[in-house]
Amino acid sequence: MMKMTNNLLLWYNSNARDLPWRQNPNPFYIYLSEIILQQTRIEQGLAYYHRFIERFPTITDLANAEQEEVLKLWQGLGYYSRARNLFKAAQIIRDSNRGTFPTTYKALLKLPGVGPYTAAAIASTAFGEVVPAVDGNVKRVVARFFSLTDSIDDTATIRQISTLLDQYISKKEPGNFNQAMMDLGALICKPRNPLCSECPIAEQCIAHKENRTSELPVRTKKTKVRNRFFYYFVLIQNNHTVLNERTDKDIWQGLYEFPLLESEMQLTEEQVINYLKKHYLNDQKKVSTISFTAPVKHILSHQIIMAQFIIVKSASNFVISLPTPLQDVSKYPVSRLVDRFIQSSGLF
DNA sequence: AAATCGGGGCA
DNA sequence: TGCCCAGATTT
Repeated sequence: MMKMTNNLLLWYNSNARDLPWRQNPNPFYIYLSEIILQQTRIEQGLAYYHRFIERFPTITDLANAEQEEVLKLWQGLGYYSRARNLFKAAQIIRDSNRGTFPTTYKALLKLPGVGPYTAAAIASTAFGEVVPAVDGNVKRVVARFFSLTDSIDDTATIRQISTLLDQYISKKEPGNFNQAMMDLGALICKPRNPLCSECPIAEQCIAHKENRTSELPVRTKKTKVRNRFFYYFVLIQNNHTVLNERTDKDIWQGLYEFPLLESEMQLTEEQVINYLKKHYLNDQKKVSTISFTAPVKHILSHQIIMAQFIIVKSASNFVISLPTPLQDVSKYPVSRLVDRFIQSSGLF
């Protein structure tokens, strides 16, 4: 066994994080945790993991649910295509192979929402297949260990990392090796201020020897931010309000929200009210109150949404149509932005 | 290869 | 603010 491999596994033996899905090798638990943790910190995903396994003890339970319930459980976690693909994959597994989980990297890769990293993580951890799992932590550790100066966002570099790891991964404990690499990246080989003095493989780490850990890894992705202005109409009439499902290929697909006026520029209250009257009010004289909340800034990684909620109340029939009158907004999956308004407004 | 998809934590 | 997090899919 390579010295690096040995040192890493020894370190993992006494420093592994205590994570719930590490306590038993149920493939569904491991799979679920991997999907939840895509681009998500463990501290943030943990509560969702517990919520899901309590409601869906088996993958068949998940497959037999409604997508809406799955999205509701996912609410607030982001990247909602993960939830839709999770649900799809559960149904595929239920309907093929008599509900048994795929056991190989190649077969896992065919599931929607399962890419190279997730397939490798499940195959190695749950089924002992010798295949390296390369996530953000591992890319950072390897880039420093071998002092790779090509961008880790480049697909060629990711292939190179995977090929390098083929020579170091433990043939006997591939799952533990992959888990150890990720724990090392999370606990020791952190993006900023890595704890090299506590690192079990620092002795052979080129970046450490050359004192260049702060320069590595090299990244190239640049995120350009788009500004959007959302004007939500909270139409309240006879204790009903209106929610619409977002179905476009856009943010928050499959989630519900209030009727929306979207603009690339900021609009005046007058413009917004004109739109409101034209589309939703048939007799403006019967409207009792129209109030604007203060603008809410919702910052996302690739766009900034300035949102304003326009609360419209009336006892009479002022709304042209209530396509889907809903009383219990708490039953429907909504974005974090809308949820914050619902929680703080005290209207529902 | 580049764009898109959420949300939170941290320096 | 910018960067990163147990990435995958579409363009």
